Amino acid sequence: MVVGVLVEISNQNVDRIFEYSVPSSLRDSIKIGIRVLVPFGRMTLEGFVLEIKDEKETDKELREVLSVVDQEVVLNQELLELGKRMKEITLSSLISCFQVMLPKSLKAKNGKKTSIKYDTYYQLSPEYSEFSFKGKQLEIVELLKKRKSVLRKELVEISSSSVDTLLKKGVLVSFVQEHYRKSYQHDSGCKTILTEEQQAVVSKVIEHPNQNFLLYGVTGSGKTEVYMEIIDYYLSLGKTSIVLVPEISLTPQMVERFEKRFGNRIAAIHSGLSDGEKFDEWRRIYRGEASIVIGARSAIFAPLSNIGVIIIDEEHSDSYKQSDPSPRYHARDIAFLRAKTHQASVVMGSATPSLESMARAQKGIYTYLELLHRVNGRSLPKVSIVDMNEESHGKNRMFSKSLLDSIDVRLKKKEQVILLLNRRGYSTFISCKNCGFTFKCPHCDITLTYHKSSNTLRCHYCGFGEKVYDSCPKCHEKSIHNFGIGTEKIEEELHQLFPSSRILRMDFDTTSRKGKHEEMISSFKNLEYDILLGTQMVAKGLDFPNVTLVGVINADTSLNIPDFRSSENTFSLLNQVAGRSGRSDKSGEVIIQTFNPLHYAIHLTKYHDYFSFYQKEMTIRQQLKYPPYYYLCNIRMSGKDPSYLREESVKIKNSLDRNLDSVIILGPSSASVFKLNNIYRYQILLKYKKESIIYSILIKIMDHYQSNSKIRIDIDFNPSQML
DNA sequence: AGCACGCCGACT
DNA sequence: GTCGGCGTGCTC
Repeated sequence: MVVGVLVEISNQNVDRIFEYSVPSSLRDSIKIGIRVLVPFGRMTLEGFVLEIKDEKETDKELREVLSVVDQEVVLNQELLELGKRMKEITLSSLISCFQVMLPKSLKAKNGKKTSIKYDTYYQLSPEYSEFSFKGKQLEIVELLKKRKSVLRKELVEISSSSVDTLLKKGVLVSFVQEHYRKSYQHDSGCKTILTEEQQAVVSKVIEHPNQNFLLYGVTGSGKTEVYMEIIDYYLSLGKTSIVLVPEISLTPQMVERFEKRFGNRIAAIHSGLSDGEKFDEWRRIYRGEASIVIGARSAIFAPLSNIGVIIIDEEHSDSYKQSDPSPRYHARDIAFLRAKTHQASVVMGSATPSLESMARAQKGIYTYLELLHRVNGRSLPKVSIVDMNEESHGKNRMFSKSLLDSIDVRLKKKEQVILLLNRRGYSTFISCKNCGFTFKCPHCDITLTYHKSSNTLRCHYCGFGEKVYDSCPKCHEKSIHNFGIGTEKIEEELHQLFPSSRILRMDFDTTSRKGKHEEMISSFKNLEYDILLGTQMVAKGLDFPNVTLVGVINADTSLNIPDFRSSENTFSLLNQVAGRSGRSDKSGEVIIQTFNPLHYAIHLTKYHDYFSFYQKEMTIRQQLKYPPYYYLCNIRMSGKDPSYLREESVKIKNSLDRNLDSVIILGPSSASVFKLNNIYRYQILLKYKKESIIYSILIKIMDHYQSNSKIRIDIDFNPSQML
């Protein structure tokens, strides 16, 4: 017996199958997808068994498999196939594709293995009737008669010495059972009655199995209820479900809603769990003890069988794209692959669908569904836009009079206020403090990034660069600034302006400790604070019935991120945060402060007008050849020697030029952070219409540099950002 | 990833 | 003459 093993080293050079012979003692436990320990060079490594065969193919002498790591297969046939497909579409190593599917504690890295926890239980032995008991012993025996088996811990609490005596006598027999670190309540069958609109969406989905749906639903339209109803339907068919949620909105409240309805049939995987808890959840799923998996991006790999539906909530969220460590995959793409093998449906929901998805819905690739009304007939909040060019000249640079007045009114009414500080990308660009002017690339319409070392502004899409002016080309004031205000500063100011109000600041600094985020949300919900001031994290999915005013302090910062999606992201963020206002019977209000009141991403927020935004943005994308009209692929070259890197980058570009017609090739340009930990980075951006044509040349380039330690090539298809 | 092999500079 | 620099190559 010979096995083909993929070892757990993420390196292109060993990302292939090595053959080992299997000693007869291990033959019965070897299966495809199981992990084994093998000798590799002078090392001993873990690896996955990918092949089992009778004869070796190599002419070398085989070494023997040392042992089997798990009792059970960790990657089933479906996930093994999926990994191979992922390698093809992301051009990353096969081993990294498998590793990303498994919980951390099942990876060879870090050595530590999270162990399975056991509980000891006791039962009465058949001989117990031969004895007579009194006192504590009787109490224990009576309890066991009633409940058959009882946790050791519970009996010891009655009397540990009596337990010992009973054990010695042979009255008690013990057994162990696996203990899951996390437990769920039994479902209370908690259901709400759907509106007609919601019901129509549910019906459409369940009447058309094995399809992909895009659900456009305004904020507060009850998408979660729709998801749960669909899941319930598939549950009744004996099928399982995956619910993907951005990590930031995977709050305990969200999990609780599912738990209330589905009880311990759910498994929730989120960053709040310890490695041990994640490991336990994974095993519950694997064993079929959980039928509904809720989690962030990587939950798409949940080892469920018989999947009926995959839900992707907040479909537009860039957190579904893994961009940093390879494999650079999009959970949506994986969802389609899994749905295909399971003949399942995919339901993608959003109040601001990504342009890619909406375009596909319009083409009929996805079935389009909509929820245009808030549940219980609430209307969307009234949005007003404040032009900070006019309002910011007074003493207060941060707050307009209208916003301050409104806060005052709400506080007097004992209603709550959310203030959003849009901090995304605030330090990478330069703007005029006087008029809000920002520098853009004449070729790419991308905000230029400030490079401190050379005191230049650069476009990291095409490499365009220019010197920094000290006066503003628009208003000619000498007020060009590195933009940025912190939440602390605003909190200070608010304290002075509203001394009696209770302010809760929520940002990366105050929520970094575990459980803090959750604690803050519930204390705000319990009316312990009047104003919630925070970054992005206050915008997503939260439901505070007493909030009637949402203020956006600086809508512009995300507009200036050097990314072609900056308008889309801004519109989406503003729309999301606006949706936090007026969710109960009190009507809500939203005030957006901006230097760009006429920018479509901002002024269309006023009318909650996704479709006009979509149309306008599509026109721009078409003109500038961005997605969804073109695909993008970013090739990053990195290494220690900048001049060598530059030379090779140009060679790569030339070879691409020679081999690719009808592909737009931009660069090489220096990455926005050119030097990082003494590693220099260049990038080449490809824009193309047909997916298939670029793979073969990219594979050739990667192979060519595979064993070159001076240069490293990373490829990112459909990059979510290129910073 | 590790580790050996191998081919050129300053030293017991 | 030798020790050791890290570029190159290999691991079933």
